[in-house]
Amino acid sequence: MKELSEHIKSFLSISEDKLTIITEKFVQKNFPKKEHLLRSSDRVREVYFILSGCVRTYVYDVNGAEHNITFSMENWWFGDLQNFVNGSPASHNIQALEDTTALTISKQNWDFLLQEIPEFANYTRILFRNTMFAHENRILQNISFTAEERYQYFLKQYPNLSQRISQKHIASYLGITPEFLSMLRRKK
Amino acid sequence: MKELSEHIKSFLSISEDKLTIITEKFVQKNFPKKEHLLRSSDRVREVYFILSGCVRTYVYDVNGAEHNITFSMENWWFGDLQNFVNGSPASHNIQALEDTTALTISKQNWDFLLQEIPEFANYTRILFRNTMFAHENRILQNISFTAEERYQYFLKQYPNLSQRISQKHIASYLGITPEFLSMLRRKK
DNA sequence: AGCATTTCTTAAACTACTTTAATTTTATTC
DNA sequence: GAATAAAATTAAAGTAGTTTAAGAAATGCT
Repeated sequence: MKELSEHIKSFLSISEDKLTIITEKFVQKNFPKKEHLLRSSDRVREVYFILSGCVRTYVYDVNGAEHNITFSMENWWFGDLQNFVNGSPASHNIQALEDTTALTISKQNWDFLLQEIPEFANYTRILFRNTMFAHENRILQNISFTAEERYQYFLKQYPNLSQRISQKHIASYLGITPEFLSMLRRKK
Repeated sequence: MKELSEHIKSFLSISEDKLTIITEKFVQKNFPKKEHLLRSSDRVREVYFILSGCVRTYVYDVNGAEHNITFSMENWWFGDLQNFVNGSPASHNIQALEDTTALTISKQNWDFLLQEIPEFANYTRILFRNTMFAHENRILQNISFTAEERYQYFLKQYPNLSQRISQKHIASYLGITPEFLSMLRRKK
């Protein structure tokens, strides 16, 4: 649980007592590689703070093809946060790309912490803000960057991840074909 | 103010008294065509509910080129909502594309309504959720649609707007050159 | 109303990216 | 550890989108 405490403290100051109350509400779970943690239209029962491993979040386009929206790795939050909070059905799919260990929290405990610990409410607001910021940044990149520039940015944003996951998943994230990504990599 | 009341009521049920308290906190303002309502790094003093006209929200890329992120028209909210709420400096630029009339609300009054009127807090949560949903949808479109498909979707999402604003702004929103948009339109 | 400026269109040449398909390399499974 | 499946590479041909440039149309300005 230390990782989660550290993550919270990196954004705001909070007493150790309150951190204990928060971390007690989380349960550690393991997901083997390839397992689906969530499929779209499922009820969103929990969200995750990842301790080890990595996952991809993807959606289907109108033709039924998968597109990766985000990857998540150590010390990142992931999950269909919006639909979790709203109690609406999932719009995302989430799949482990490695054997993954994560802390999970139920809606009930989440709501309890929101009410009881103002710092937790603040923290979640920061999480949402960061997500929103990342989304806007990505929209800008998609309309203003070439595939190569997006790939370079990916390498920065997700250090080492390119060695851990398959290139077809990176290509899907970038919105290009695996063949073209392969070509971009050769050029360097 | 009727438009704003109707907009709120379209998402949740609320008493007329509370609606009156809410709408009293808004001030109507006019912005002539071409005027900037916000520039990045400005302090975000207000957000807007638009009664007539339209505006564009744009950002600069690393090369200093402008890219339109959203358009807003009658009965839409706009403004740099995230940075307004957080008190952080603007990351967006906003410019009127037509003579525009909008209701504006200050941070002070916004915070007052959030505290006093639970329905308003709920309403703003819905606004954020919709924005987030729209962003994710746009990311998916950018990585999975062709320019022509994005243009068709734009026409649906912003009915009649294509007759009101210049094509170069639409091209910028779609992430293509005005010349290519012109070609797409001819084809039909 | 008339001149200047901006926007739109067209077309030709170019570049970024896709498709298809065959081959090699890497991972998975029994 | 061999067999099978999945992923990555390469290359050729095709398509989507850009660039440049020049003329036409629309808009803004006094």
